[in-house]
Amino acid sequence: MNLKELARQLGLSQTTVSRALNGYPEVSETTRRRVVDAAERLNYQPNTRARSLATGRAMAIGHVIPLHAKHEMLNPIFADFIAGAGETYSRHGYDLLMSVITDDEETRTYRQLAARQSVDGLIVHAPRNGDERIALLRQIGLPFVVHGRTSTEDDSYSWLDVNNRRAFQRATEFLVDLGHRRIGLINGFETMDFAARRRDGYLRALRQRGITPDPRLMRSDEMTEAYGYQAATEMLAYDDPPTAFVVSSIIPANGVRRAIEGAGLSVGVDVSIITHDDDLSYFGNGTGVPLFTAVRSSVREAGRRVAEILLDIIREPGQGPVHELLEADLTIGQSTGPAPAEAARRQG
Amino acid sequence: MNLKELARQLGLSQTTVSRALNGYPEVSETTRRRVVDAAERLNYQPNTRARSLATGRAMAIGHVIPLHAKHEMLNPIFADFIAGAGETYSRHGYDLLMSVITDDEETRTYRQLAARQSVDGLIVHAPRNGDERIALLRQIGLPFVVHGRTSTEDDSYSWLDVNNRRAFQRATEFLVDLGHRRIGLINGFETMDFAARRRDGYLRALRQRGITPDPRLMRSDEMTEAYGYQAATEMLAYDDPPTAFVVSSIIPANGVRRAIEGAGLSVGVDVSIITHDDDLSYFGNGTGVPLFTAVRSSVREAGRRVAEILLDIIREPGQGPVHELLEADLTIGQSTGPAPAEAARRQG
DNA sequence: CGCCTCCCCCAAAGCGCTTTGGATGGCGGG
DNA sequence: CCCGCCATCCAAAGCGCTTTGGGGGAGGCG
Repeated sequence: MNLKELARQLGLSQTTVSRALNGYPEVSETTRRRVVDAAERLNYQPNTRARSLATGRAMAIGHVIPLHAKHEMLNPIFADFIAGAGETYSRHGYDLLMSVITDDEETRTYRQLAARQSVDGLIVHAPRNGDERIALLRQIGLPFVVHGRTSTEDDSYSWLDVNNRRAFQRATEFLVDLGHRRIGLINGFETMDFAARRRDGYLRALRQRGITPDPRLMRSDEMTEAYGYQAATEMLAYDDPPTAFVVSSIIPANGVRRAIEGAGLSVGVDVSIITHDDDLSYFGNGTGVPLFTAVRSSVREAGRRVAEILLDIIREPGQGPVHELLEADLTIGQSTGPAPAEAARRQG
Repeated sequence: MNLKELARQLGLSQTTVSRALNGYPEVSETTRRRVVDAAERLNYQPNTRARSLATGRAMAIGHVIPLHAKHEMLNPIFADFIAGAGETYSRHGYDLLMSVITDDEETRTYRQLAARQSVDGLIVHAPRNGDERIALLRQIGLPFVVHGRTSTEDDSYSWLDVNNRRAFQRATEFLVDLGHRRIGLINGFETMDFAARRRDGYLRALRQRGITPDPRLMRSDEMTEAYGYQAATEMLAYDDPPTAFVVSSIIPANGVRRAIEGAGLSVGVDVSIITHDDDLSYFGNGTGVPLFTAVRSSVREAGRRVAEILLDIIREPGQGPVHELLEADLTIGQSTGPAPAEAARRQG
């Protein structure tokens, strides 16, 4: 069923039918009803390709996912983010076009999406320090919004980010307030902007409280369970082991817990854990009192907002870049307690 | 830059340029070179919309993700599956179109994708028992491949599945062979086809070994860590607790481990765990000797194969439905050992 | 009654590509 | 020398939609 056929059956011109369906005022209400009913009945839907060829709008948003850089695609936060964004697109009649590629094709892919006019805008995932994609996209001229930021203080593009520095500063301060002095940092890859900011927050909190950071207590790697286990196990074997950990995600936090228990220690008593929690639906931090004390922020909600910002920019170009900084909540769970020495002193 | 402009600059007709770029034989090799070079130099890429309007092929594959049914979207296996499929699409010049919707819009969305001719084919995720999507899609007439199967013995559609029944039968037998008699099943939602098959495998193994299944040892729910913990904790409190668990995914398996350790028991010594492992990149089952004994199968590889099958069907319609059944590997990890009584007997 | 507005509706162009159905010209064979 | 045949190239139609630029008829006004 296409426009021509529908128009023929209704005894109207294509123009009128098209206008009736698209809500133009030049068509009487009775005619519109008749057209809409017939379209419904015959399951007529305008051919996307033809329509966007005619309008010049693709009605689609691109997400480019480089594969070799594992730290993105396979990262479970991806699913939640896409869920939030996709939901928003659907509601606004946009499609979500995903390009899964090997990372050496990244530049070519962005160029291609633009030249082929496959999308009206792009979301940039997981920016790295001084990410070269920003410059590329600006040159290409396609609207885009970054989920996160690049470290350079270039605010000429739109982004939405969690206040990672403040979140980790607060998390670290929380542990210091509990009397912890030796605090391990189990961070993500610090070539990623978010991880670098988190480290800054951690360092800033320590310095402000007069604690000299110890490089042996800081790790940076892919955020897997195994990594959390490995890193924590090694640190706990030190002569001067940490009494607490700040962890970058709930997945390695599980590994840290396993390491602590494996060393015969008790989480929240002998050793504390505070984690960043991306609030992933599948790793629910328990019901009731959460397992982990955490600074949390919903990735799904971030996906929604990023999508909304992008659609706004597409609808209303020419407005300045948009910036949104989300603050993470601190929720107290069972994984933190006073530092052992402190606890002993209080009791003694 | 479009075809017309490119042709003008080359002093050729659009026809010739188009043919040169698409590899038709009616154009001389020297002309083709000239055209290809110019296209390269001017970054010409054919407009997707126009091309697919002209050819009638959308060059895109649809993935419909209903949101309310949480057991899908937010399931981390989703990311890996999409990675595998997306990779394959890119290699074949196809786009991946994702529709994230609320589950009451599912039927409408499928109809819409077909009527709007947005995609050339569809992937069906996470089929439920007697899934009504099969009938709908057959009626719509768009090529599709199911990742999994529906329980009904209707093989008139194409699918790729893991042999869930055999995998769980083997897993259960493995535990029985170690002397376990009371074996808990921590399953996913049994309205999902895969979970029902897994239960069948578990039951079949028990019956073949003369063990009467105990309904109190069988749970079915959303596969979260918290669920694994909760279910295992309850079962371990029985007067006649299980000495082993068969678990449906590595995420609840972590919860089961936590429950066992929380009860002061030792995994692999007092209580064994064998889990299905979807081999998700982010939950690496440890390096070296894996943490969990597992029946595993790569989700990413499944994504790749499903995509290839679909593209084959699109390229060569009319061939019969394709079926592929993958066998899961059994890898022995640290989480299984002889049943305590058995162990005692052997020692004594 | 005639004319001028609106109100509705329509024909046709155009979006950028592929593809059908020639047209042209050079070259070998008769 | 002419004809026919490839090898190349081209004009134009068509994919299904939106949108421009009217056009006819009914009703209001003088």
